[in-house]
Order: sequence, then structure tokens, then C-alpha cells
Amino acid sequence: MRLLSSEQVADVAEVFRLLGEPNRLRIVLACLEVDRTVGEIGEALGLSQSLTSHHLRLLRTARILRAVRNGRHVAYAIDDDHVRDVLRNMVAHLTEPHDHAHHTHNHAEEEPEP
Amino acid sequence: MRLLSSEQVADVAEVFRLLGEPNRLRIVLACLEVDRTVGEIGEALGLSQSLTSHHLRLLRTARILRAVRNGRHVAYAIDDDHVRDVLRNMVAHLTEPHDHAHHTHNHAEEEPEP
DNA sequence: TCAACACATGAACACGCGCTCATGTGTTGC
DNA sequence: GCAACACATGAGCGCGTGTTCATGTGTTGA
Repeated sequence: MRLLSSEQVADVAEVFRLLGEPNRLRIVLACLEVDRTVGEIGEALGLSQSLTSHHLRLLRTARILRAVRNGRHVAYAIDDDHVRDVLRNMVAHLTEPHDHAHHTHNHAEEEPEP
Repeated sequence: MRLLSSEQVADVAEVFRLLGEPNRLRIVLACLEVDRTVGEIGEALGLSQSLTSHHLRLLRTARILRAVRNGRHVAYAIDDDHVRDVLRNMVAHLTEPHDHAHHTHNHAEEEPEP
């Protein structure tokens, strides 16, 4: 396992930091499968329009979400496949029965459980 | 894909929040493969003994790390297989060549809004 | 063009968080 | 016992951040 540069660590930490705020995490989760407009997100999560937009700005600047204008509406979707992978992994683990035997999509060699 | 309860979301967010601080993330990464004592961590990362211990306390309370006393020393290791997976995944993605063409589940074709 | 809609942005405040300094707790060797 | 070591914890400070309120920008329909 190679080491990461402090810059890489900082980048990863920044993504984690943004996902570490419950409202922002819920926003990203709401965009996990399908695009969502700002209004939809705010209403679904019970957040004010302003707060929703502020959070979306941070997520967009960090390249976690991507905004697409469609008429009056602006739809947001996840723009980082890796983040999507991590979150789907999280959701899968939390919704599946509580056993720790799982596999990731990459070549992580895992030791069989005794 | 099932929805998460707000409690589950809060738990996930808490883990992300803790990993979202660069020094804490580096601490956890230092414990990714092998156990590390507090002194080793502090020296390796250039952190004061107090700061190292404070961060370790948060990580231990959140069940991300686990502490094992060995004589005068206390060794920390990752206590959450899921966190270890996520981090290994992260490291793998960052150390591999920077192409975005890894496979997610392939039902993500998006259609414009009606 | 003008009003209404949908979203973005700036300012300001309250609270939390990372950090340091000092002190406390537990362990080994003499 | 006590001194030295390794780590934990409490107090306090300064700065960042989540939130709200107000205002600005862009778009559609009449």
C-alpha cells in the first residue's frame, strides 16, 4: 500500500469534511441515483432555499456535484464516480444485515474469515 | 436502493466528519495496515503528544480506532472494517492512474427533464 | 417589458472545533 | 516507596462554519 502525499490527504479530507455535515450528506444521498432540482431537494429535506443553495455551492465547488440548468430549474447530480461508489457502499452496508463480509469493486485482497 | 433513517445518516456523517480533518485522517491512515502507538503516530506526523491523544480519543469514542495497552505503550488500530474498506478504496483510487472510466453499476443513463 | 418564479450570493451571528498549555493517570524500573 | 516514562484529560482561546435574512441574477410567460 503506497503512501499518499499530504496534498492527496488534504483533498480526501476535504471530501470527507463536506460529507460530514448531515444536511449536506442527505443532499448528496438525494442525488445518488437521479438528478434533483434545488427545489426538490429543499422540500424533500425540509431545508430553506437559501441553505440548500449554500450547501449545493460547496458541493459543486468541490466537484462532488454537478449543476445542469434546465429552464428555470437547476438540477444537481453526483459528479464524482468515486464518491458515488463510497456512498453506495455505505448505504449497502447499512441496509444489509449486519455482517462484515463484503467485497469492494477494486483489487483489495481480503483475507478469509476464520 | 433503500433509504436511510436520519439516525443512520447522522452516524455516517459523524464518521465522515471525523475523517474530514487532515490530521485525524492521517492518523487513521497511519493505522490502516499495522497497529501504531501514540508516540509513533505523533512523531511520524509531527503532532504534539496532547493533540495526538485528543484526536485518538475522538476516533476511539466513535469506534473507528481501538486502543490496546501494551506495557507503557498504547497501540491503536482500525476497529471498523467498513472504514478500512472505504479508506483502502480511496487510497487505491488515488494511487492508480487518474482515469474516470472505472465501472459503476451501469443504470445511470440520464434523460432530460420532461 | 414586467411580474413571477427558481436559484445564487453576500453579510452577520452564534456555535463548534482544532489547537496549546497545564495537569492528571497509569506503568515500569530502581 | 519514587522518579521517569507514556499517555489521557481539562480549560481556554481563536478561528472556521452552518444558519438566517436580505438582496441579486437569470428565465419563462403574458
